[in-house]
Amino acid sequence: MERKYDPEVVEKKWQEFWNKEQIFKFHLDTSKEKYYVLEMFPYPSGRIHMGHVRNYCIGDVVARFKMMQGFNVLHPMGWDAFGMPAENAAIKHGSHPAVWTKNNIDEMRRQLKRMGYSYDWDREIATCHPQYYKWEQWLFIRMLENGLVYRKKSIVNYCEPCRTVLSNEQVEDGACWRCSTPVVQREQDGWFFKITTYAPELLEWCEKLPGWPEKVLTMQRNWIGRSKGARIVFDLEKGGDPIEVFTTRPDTLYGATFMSLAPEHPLCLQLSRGTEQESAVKDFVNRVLTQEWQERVGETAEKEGIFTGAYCINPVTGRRMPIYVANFVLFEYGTGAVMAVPAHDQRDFEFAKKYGLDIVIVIQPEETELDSESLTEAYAGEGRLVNSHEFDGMDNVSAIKAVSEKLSSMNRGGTTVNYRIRDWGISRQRYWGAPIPIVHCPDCGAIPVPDEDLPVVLPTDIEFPKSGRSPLPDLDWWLNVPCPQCGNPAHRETDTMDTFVESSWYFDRYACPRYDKGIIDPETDGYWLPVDQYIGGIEHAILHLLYSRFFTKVLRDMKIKRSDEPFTNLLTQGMVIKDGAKMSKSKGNVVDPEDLIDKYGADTVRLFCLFAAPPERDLDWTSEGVEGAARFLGRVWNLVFQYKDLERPASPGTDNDQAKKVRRITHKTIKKVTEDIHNRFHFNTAVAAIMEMTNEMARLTAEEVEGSPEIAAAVHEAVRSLVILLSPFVPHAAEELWEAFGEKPGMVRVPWPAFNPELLVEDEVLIVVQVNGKKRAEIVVPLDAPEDHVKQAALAEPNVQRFIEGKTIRKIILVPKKLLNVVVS
RNA sequence: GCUCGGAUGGCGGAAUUGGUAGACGCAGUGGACUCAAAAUCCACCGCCCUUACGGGUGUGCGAGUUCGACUCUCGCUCCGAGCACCA
Repeated sequence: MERKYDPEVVEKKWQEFWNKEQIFKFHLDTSKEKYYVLEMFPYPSGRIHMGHVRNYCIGDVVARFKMMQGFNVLHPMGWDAFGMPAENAAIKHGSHPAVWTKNNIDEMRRQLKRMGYSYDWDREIATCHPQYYKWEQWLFIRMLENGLVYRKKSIVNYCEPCRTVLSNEQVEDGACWRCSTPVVQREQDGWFFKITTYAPELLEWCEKLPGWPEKVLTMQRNWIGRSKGARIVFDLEKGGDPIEVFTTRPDTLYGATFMSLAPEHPLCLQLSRGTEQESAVKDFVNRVLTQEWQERVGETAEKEGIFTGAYCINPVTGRRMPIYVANFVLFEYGTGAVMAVPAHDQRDFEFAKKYGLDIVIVIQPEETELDSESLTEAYAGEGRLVNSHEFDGMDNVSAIKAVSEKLSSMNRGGTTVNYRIRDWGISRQRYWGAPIPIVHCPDCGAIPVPDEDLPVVLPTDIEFPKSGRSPLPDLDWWLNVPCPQCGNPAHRETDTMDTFVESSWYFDRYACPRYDKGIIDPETDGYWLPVDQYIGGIEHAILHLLYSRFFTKVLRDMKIKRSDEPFTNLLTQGMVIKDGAKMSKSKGNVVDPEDLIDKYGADTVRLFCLFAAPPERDLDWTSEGVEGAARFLGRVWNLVFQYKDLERPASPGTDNDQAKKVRRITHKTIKKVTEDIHNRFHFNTAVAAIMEMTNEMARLTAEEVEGSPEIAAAVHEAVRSLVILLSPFVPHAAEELWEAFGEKPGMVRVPWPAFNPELLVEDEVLIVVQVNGKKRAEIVVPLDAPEDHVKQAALAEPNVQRFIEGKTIRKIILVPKKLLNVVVS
């Protein structure tokens, strides 16, 4: 009797089996080749969404496929558990972030288990556990000792009502993401990771990551932003520390007529002090600094500035250059000071025009002659130097080097490289994060908490202020501690770390989740790391992926890790789209994965996610498409139950034509599916091939199959293969069908089938016949038919005759086993 | 503005090395089964002409290379993403 496919029963049964048999547990075994497949761990927001489902379906196929290929597979899951939403929920609902987070984790773990993913749940980690962040604190202190952590005052985005610093990502259109109040710039002390130390190496290694999408590498290269240029020192007219600038155009130095400083630059106020410009400069700086960022840098923002009252000296011309404050100069890039060359930089040109500053042309293009009086815009192109003393007549590209060398010999600068990337500010005035393990002592300064006192546990017995402000600074018992160095009263650092810190090394911890002798067990690290395949959304192309690369290099240099890079191969999956837009609550086009599991079962959801589009592209969600996936599973189910009891002879023969055909389809499909998964993760075409094979099998009649032992044997092989090939995609249904064959369950232990190349060879081939490149006929010829025979057969075709009649055959092109083109005129 | 992607039927997509464009699925149309419906099964399904055989045309646009171009080259258009006063 044929059994009905009931996903609910089947899926529960096999999830319990996998759990009981510990089927997804893999241990360090140097005799086996390892494969570490990882999907980006989720933030426990409450419920899984389709983006998670898609991400984890992709990873699960890879993991199961590798398991079946005999690899020792590490496939873990955990929780990026610190962060703002927990605090928001606490404020809104009066819950505790820890409770809220734990409940969400429990709920989402339950949901992920219902999807049947092949995770080793014993390796689960949550970054909010003290056992996890203890090692992060430990690493922070090591980095501090190695000069990779420092404390500085810097200008940050600040939200007044929320009383907290916001990261760039948390600023939306210049306003706080939580209360929509415009963000202000504010000077604040904070801790920084010196990622800039690694900028050159992070950039170099972009060339050594062939397994990463070019798009992501490009974004990282741009973010790191290496520029070659020169450092130039300008002495102040009245003495004191000189001003240094970075420029990519030292060739234009002879045309530098004034100096521009960022309003944040301390020199602005310093230089104007005591001059008649003092109060005007102060007003200007205050105005710009309190401006909203949008207002200052936005499209409509006008270039403006003010004279400081001071001058510096152009080192090569001796020209007295007025020093201006200019709102368009970025304090964070280069040195925060720019030598202004109005003739050859558009911004400087506009500024000079506005304030009546000198414009000196020093580069003349080949075609036209520029004239400073009639110049309407800056000329930034190439040309020959003029007004540049000994460099006159030199082409400007050579002059870049020549002028740099002159500066170097004058001890006034020289060739240098500048990076756009900035050090990573990790201090957050938030509660729900890993405490920074520092005690501030009035006498000793910032002193690290001794290793034996780690972890600095985040207190959970707190009142959450309605304002959204962190409760930590109000927590006297926690705040006030003796200085670890002198023992005098001191107080703890109340800032917590950016949550990106936790996600920068979690993949290392999966290899040794309960290790308590150090941050990373060298033995498991040496075996499992680096991650062979990392899978996640493109939205992490810069931050998370760059930070993780940085951490890996830091840990390597501390001899804690061996790898240079964390992720050998990276797959960035597209978004899940519905009705032309990304699924989101505000758009009201959200599909809840769990509703789908209830209705169709996890296997159908998995199948659709994998079939509808290749992983890197956006996936268009349609309910009709899901129905189609469900229908297909039903067809496979019926097919297997129809043929599962066929006799299975020792080896299926190939004497019978029909049997041979079945075997050919089987082995062609094995080849296609194997290659599609292995070479390019194109699960959509792999599934399509399985569908084609299913359609072919369904075409056979029962009489046909049962009437010949040879065909029966071939069909038996075919349906068994079908189940094996499907198992990474729809593991529950596959296990059930596998069991129906009387086989031992636990399909990830079933070896992935190999195809027999001999069986792929066709007896006859279809040749397309073209006349002048247009298809006119098809002929079927024996595989080994001689060339002449094929040509004759092609020319004999009536429709071919029709088109060559009365014309001269110029050429006949034969592509073996494919195509024949008759060229006539 | 710069950088990187992308554009193929009514829709999602396929064509892996230049060799039958549209695999597979969805939607649609017709049929079988049924009292009927659902489900299932079978057939058709780019556009235009043709009852059919077949022909013309067709992969964003315009050129080019080639016996042959979705694929390669040059020049555009549009869409998406990232960065954006980076000196």
